Amino acid sequence: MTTVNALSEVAALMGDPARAAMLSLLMDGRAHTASDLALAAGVTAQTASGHLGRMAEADLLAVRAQGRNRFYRLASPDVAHAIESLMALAGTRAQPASRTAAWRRDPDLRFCRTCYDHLAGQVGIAVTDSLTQHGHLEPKGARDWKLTPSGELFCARVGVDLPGARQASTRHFARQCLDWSERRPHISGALGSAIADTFFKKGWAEKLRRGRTVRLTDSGRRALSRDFGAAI
Amino acid sequence: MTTVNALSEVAALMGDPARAAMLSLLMDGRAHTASDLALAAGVTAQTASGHLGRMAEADLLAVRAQGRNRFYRLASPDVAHAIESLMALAGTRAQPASRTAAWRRDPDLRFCRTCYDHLAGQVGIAVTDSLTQHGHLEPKGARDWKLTPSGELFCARVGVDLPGARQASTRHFARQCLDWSERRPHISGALGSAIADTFFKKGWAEKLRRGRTVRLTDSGRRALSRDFGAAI
DNA sequence: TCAATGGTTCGGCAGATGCCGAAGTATCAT
DNA sequence: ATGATACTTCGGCATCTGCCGAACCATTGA
Repeated sequence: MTTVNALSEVAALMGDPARAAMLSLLMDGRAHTASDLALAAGVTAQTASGHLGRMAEADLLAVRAQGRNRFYRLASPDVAHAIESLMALAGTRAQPASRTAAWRRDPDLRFCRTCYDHLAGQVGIAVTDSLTQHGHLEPKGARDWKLTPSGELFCARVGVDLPGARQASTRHFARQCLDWSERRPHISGALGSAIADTFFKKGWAEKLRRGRTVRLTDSGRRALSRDFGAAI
Repeated sequence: MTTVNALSEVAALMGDPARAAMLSLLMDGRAHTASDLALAAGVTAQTASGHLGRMAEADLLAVRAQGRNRFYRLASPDVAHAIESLMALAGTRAQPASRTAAWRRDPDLRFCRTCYDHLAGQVGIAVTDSLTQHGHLEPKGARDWKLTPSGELFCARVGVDLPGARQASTRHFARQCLDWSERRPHISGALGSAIADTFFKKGWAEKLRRGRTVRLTDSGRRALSRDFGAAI
């Protein structure tokens, strides 16, 4: 009973078009102002405020007041994961081509994007596949990976901040996240986030100003080939 | 824009309390009848029918008509995954106690009964499992089996009237029939009927005067163990 | 053949909810 | 102070949609 209510309440929150539009925007992992989200959802500020308040109340969103702005972001990686898996479902559905979302066919977005705070798309999958194929990651349970000793060495060599990742003891360390465009799991969790940070810090990848699309730089391509043994 | 619609449409389907209750029940991975799901959701059959139709239309559920029942199940592991990740957001608790019809709990009926003209229940499943595990039956298409050469020999040895079964050219020969109580396919079609006939003719099983319940005799138990290698 | 059962469709009703205009609060700029 | 900006609360309206009664179809069992 309670579990059912919990399921329907959370799903119903995501099930409104305006709120879904806001959540989609927030999937870039950044914090956005209420105005921004109202614009994205195509509703007035009052309406957006109501939606945002409800989602924050339900712990789907976290709020931070800054001056006269209020910044909203996804409350946790779990929220992002749930949204991603719903999107994967939606992608499965056979739809008339004319109604298919333009951005779902966007090749850049399919190639590389942020999924909350880690990498997704072909690049995210390439990184994940490299780690598993070289024995750095091993399946653990139904939805996690385990970092092997060789994986620890690899992270140290490439410059992934493992100690920092381990500090976030509250979140999953090496979580599987279903990629909606590739339809296979990529690495998320603290380790996925640390890997993404490495990509951005070393200039291997850059977030575009708008949207979730990430551009892989030339040095990023070289790093993928040299360090990960991945051909992209 | 359509992407948002896709997300919100899927989420909205899961966001109704009645539909969420149905999905929760279906999370056991088994197929359930529309009546079962209506009961679980606490709504009437008409209302449930509407919900189930919508979820099937959206490819969240798969349907299989079986006699006058319609069995619904989750369309794919991805659906289960999405539901699970939504449940994770609000914390998981115990499942609601399912109220099932009295006859469904009748242990004798669950043990052995006729399903039209063939055997169902634990005995029907035991027979079917024996045939498949010994290589006598092989899957053929989505809803049929194929009798292998070793299966032909086995039938001859046990005394199943194969020529008679083959004469009924109008009906399926070795059909899969979803077992109501075991929720797994058992053998039906002309071959299933011929096998059941053998059970009754040899005194391995007896139909009770009323209802569909079938009693397995002592010699039937021995035959199951000796000829089928099944422990009941 | 006829009744019982499982399931669906249709139509109308009632409650839920999303929407915006108007008004109110807090912060910033001048 | 005064005005502008960002955001929220309130109230009423329109729509949506879930619900059930009634009727209908298909299969089954006798």
